[in-house]
Formats: sequence, C-alpha cells, structure tokens
Amino acid sequence: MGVAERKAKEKEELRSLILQGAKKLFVQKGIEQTTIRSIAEAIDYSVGTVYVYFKDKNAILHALHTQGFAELGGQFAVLFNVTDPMERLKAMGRVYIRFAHDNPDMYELMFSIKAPMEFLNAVNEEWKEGKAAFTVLQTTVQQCMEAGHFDGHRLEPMTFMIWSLVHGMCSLEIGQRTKSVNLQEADGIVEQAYDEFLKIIDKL
Amino acid sequence: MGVAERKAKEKEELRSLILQGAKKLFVQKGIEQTTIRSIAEAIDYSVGTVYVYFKDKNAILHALHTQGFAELGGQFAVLFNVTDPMERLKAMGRVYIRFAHDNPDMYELMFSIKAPMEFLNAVNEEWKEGKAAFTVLQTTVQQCMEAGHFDGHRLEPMTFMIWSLVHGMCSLEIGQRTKSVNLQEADGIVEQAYDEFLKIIDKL
DNA sequence: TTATAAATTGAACAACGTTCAAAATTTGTT
DNA sequence: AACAAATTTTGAACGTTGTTCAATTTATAA
Repeated sequence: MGVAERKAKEKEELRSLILQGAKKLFVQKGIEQTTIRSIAEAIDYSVGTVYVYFKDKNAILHALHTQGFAELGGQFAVLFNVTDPMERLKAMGRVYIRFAHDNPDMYELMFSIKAPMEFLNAVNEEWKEGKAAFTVLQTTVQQCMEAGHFDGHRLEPMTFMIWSLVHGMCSLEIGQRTKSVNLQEADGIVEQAYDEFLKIIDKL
Repeated sequence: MGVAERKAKEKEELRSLILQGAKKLFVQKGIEQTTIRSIAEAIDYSVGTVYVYFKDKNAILHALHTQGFAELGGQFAVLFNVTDPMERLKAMGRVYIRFAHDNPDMYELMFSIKAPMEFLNAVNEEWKEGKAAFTVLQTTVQQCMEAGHFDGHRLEPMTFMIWSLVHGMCSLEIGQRTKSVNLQEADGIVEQAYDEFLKIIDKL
C-alpha cells in the first residue's frame, strides 16, 4: 500500500511543520505569546488541524521539550571525547550553562515549566529525556569517583547536588533574579559562581 | 479630619482583604487557578473593586511575593541567635529548603515566576526583598570567611553559588523534575544532596 | 434635604484553549 | 469518468481569562 505510506509520511510532515512553527514563535515571542492560533496562522492551517495532531497545548509543549533534550543531548555527546571524567564533568557544566543562556525559553520548558510533566502524567508516560540526561551526568560523576575523586560522598545525592547547583544558577538568571539583586558584577555572575564551584571540586 | 483617616484605614483594610483572599486561593488551588474573579468572589466584592486596589494581576502577585519574603525573612531572623556563622549558614539552607517544601506555590512566586519582576519593571522599582535576602546570606558567608573558611574564594560568586545550589534543588523538586528522574531514593533526595554539600563546605 | 464626592458594580471586550458539525478533499470502486 | 466512502480541514461557537469603564450605589458635606 504505497498510499498508506505516503499518508503516514504526510501526517508526520505536518506534525513536524506544526512543531517547527511552534518553535519559531517560541523563540521569537516566548512561551507566553505562543498561542495555538498563532501557531496555526504561522503555518497557514486552521486551529482545528493543530488539534488533530496534538491533543492539547501541553502535548505541543512536551514535544518541544523533547526536541530541546535532543539538542542538549547532542551537545553532551560531543563531550564524550573528553576522556578525563573530571574534565568532562566541568565541561558538561559549561555546555549546560551556555545552552540555558542561548535558549532560555527552551530551558524553562525543559526544567521549570510544569506543562511537559503534566502531559506525561496525563498519558501515563515516563520522563525518559530527563532520566537519560541525569544518567549521563551520573555516569560521569561515577567515573570521577572511580578515578579517586569525591571520596566519602554518595553517588546519587552528589549527582543531584551538582545538577541543582548548575540548574539553580541558570534558573535564577533566566528568572531575572540575578540582575535584580544588585550584584557588583551582575553579568558573568553565573560563570564566576561556576568557577568557584570548579575550585571546590578540584580539591575533592 | 477623622473621616479621611478612617477612609484611609478602610482602604488599607480592603487592600489587605483582597490579598488575604488571593493568598487563600493561592494555597488552596495554586497560582494557575487563582483568577481575579475567584478572588473577588471569595471576598464578596466585584472584579472592578479589585482593580481599584491593584492595577493588574501582576501587582497582586507582586504583593503576595512580598508577603512571602516577609515570612521567609522572619524565619531567617531567628537564625541570628546562632552565633557561629558556619552553623548559621547551614541552618539557613535547611530553613530555606523547608520553606520551599511547605510553600511551593509561594516559593515559585518568589524565585521563579516572572510576574513579580515584570511588575517591578513596569513601575520602575527595585527588588528590595530579594536584595535584602541576598544580603542576609552574603553577610553570613562573609562572617564564615572572616572565621577562616572559604579561603581563596570570592564573596559574591560564592554567595550566589550557595544560593543557586539550594534554590536549584528546591526548584527541581517543586517543578516535579526529581520524582520523574527515577532516583533510587526519590523522597529525601533534597535533604541528602544538601548533606553532601554540608560535608563539602565543612572542609572549606 | 440636597448636591457633591467617592466607592462599587457588572456588563462588555478581546484573546485564550478547546470542541465539533459541516465543508472540502482524497481515496477506492464501478 | 462518475460516484460513494473515507479522510482531512475548516472556522464558528463555547466557556474562561484579564481588563476596562459608564452607570449605579453609597457616603460625605452644605
């Protein structure tokens, strides 16, 4: 059945087109301003069509969130050329921070906004993107431990602590909490704070 | 003019009543479900009246956010009975974590949601609550340094790093990112990770 | 009692997510 | 090529949201 195949491909293409339009608006106008109507208008389809391909707005946001993880995962993948786990861990933090800085709305969608998680709850699925990313980090931390670092520390809490530290900085920055606190060196505070962290783990 | 005074007091009381109703719904139903209409209904006034006392929803959210800082600040104030700055720093983290855990919606409003910051930008005001809270933390970190800790570290980035670490854990937990990552010990991960952090700074 | 000022109301507006019967298009059959 | 069935697309309509503001009600002053 060549027809069924073509239809399936067309469905996939339209689904992709919707996400493409959504992402474009997302980056341009931010998550708040990205409405179903604006997405439909951007790709010259009606609102009804969008709802054929996505059950609701949360489903669209979850799909975008998944795309974000694919992109971040791709950036992490490069780091596995770094053999020294400690150096790799440090580089992961820098990549993470740069990703958050370059894609603030996407970052929020991936790590702060509840919509993607609510979608997962609704369809009873797991957060496999998050689990995979966490595992990548945890594996690196474990290799650091095997290399003699982080003595006396537990793997899982230690991994979560490191994630939290970097996420916290990005979250505060994106949430406009850093620039409002009247720091002496407002811009670059994230990088400076991360450097302090690196100084610390260098001794662990 | 006794009348003018009474009027002023009545205005303040109604303003307070609106916030009280808003906070009640806020805690009960969450931020998403707290609408202007529901606030008005909760206190038996019309929507129009709410807009006499607050220029828009952001103004209400900002006022609630301010109340949140007053509450957290009150909890921090107790800690100044702890003379040892290192012990105080550790206790501040615990208080912060507990506050976030007990008041998740309020916490998000204070440290994640953009509405309060947008209100400040709109009326061209400073984030004095955030600045005050940050200063309290920074002062404690400074006293730790004066007591011989954190040698070779810079005050401001170090303070921001510590804030980020604790905020990051709370943010991930509230944003439902911890329970979805399939941790071996999902509940208590925040406390466990914080313990790892305490182990680290004990050596600094 | 009456006129002025202040406070309160709620209908109305635009925009949102969402639904669904109807219209338009594509497919399969004769 | 013509027609029926299946599929895809449409956009008007519904309920809610934040917000506005002329009209109403209430309180004050003369």
